[in-house]
Amino acid sequence: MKYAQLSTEEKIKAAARHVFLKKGFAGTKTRDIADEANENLALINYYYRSKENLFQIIMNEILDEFITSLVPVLNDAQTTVLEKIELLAKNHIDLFLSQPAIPLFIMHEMSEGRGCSMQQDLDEKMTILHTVFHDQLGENYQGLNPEQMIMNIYGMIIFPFIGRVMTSGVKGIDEKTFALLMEERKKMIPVWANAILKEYEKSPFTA
Amino acid sequence: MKYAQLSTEEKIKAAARHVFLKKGFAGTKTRDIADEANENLALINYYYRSKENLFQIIMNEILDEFITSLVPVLNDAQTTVLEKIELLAKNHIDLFLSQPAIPLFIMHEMSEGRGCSMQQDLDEKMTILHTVFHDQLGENYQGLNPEQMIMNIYGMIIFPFIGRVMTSGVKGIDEKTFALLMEERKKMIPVWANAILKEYEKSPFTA
DNA sequence: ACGAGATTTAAACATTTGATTAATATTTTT
DNA sequence: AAAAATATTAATCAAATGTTTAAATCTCGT
Repeated sequence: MKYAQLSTEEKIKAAARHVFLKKGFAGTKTRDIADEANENLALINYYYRSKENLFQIIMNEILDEFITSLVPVLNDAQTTVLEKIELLAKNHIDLFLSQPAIPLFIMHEMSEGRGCSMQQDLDEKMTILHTVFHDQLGENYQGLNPEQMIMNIYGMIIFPFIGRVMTSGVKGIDEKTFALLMEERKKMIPVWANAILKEYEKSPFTA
Repeated sequence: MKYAQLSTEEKIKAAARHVFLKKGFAGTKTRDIADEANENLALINYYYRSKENLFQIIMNEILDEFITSLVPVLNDAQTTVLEKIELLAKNHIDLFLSQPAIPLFIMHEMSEGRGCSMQQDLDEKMTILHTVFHDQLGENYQGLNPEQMIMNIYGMIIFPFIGRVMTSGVKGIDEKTFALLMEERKKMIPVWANAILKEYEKSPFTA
């Protein structure tokens, strides 16, 4: 029995999270959720009022998990750029290894205008343009556009999970192999990022 | 009048492409398409039999545009690794600048099991594991896992378009600024990729 | 101008889908 | 144990949605 030892209310939320992550809001039918939870259809509305409301609850939880693994790292004044990159790679890859559908889910739903809470959350908590990380990049690496470097790092971290569909068909990259690749990436992304950053290090010869 | 000088049949396909790219298959209603095309609802079925069929036609076109900007570059035995990276960055960024929704659309629909034709197309045409590009990476850079490097490059190219939703809210990165950033990326991605690759160059001191 | 074929339209149809209801069962409180 | 509150169920509703129909309109060769 799936979702054993959970209350009906929790079971429905867990099932909804599973289906929403897999099919997105528009692709999810309330009956899919009821089936996945193995509970009566009406209980969804009984406990959560509406599909929309249930979705928002789950979306907020997922966004919170994501932001939690992000904002504290980016705004820590005590760590170096390299240490931040190490933490970002570790936090995110661990999160996405346990729930690989998260990145694509967030991007798709946000592009659809859902999950609008994040727009506010992010705006308040970081604004991307005003993190310690952003400032450190701008100060320490001459000629490097911080936005570009942030995109590079996030591209390296997130893309494998977004593009999983393309590699999953390919034989040779099964789930086990993929997990190993991601473990290697946790170690290597800081190295690769550092290789890029070295190009911008203030050289004594340039002065 | 949108889609002027197009035949009704073409107008419907263009409108459908627009709506599908924006909302995905599940989020798109046939009435949305009819409204966007400013044509009668029944004409969709008259010209294209079904929503599903119309979607497949558009999906195949989009996948074809994508694969065309990809496979010939990866399998050209006459170009170097660096030249390939330059071409990939240029081809893809140009394509995505003109149609920014493509990457997220492809990834989302493929993860949903739609666009299955690509699985075959890709398997036949490259398999990712058997491109000239892949082999060149493996041969010329000791200790570098080609899959990792391919993910790095595609992450750097595609992520900005996938993550556009997160930067679009942020003031300071409007459409104009974003386009300029992407133009800079076309030039810089080969430089950054090269910085990474240099770490793996067979050094005369290592022997 | 006529008529055959192609196109377009408004209306309707059959399902799907999110939500509600009213009755029944279970748990908790007194 | 009786009563009250809570939980669950099957049936149903109304709106949304993909598709079809049958009539109306247009196009074009003769």
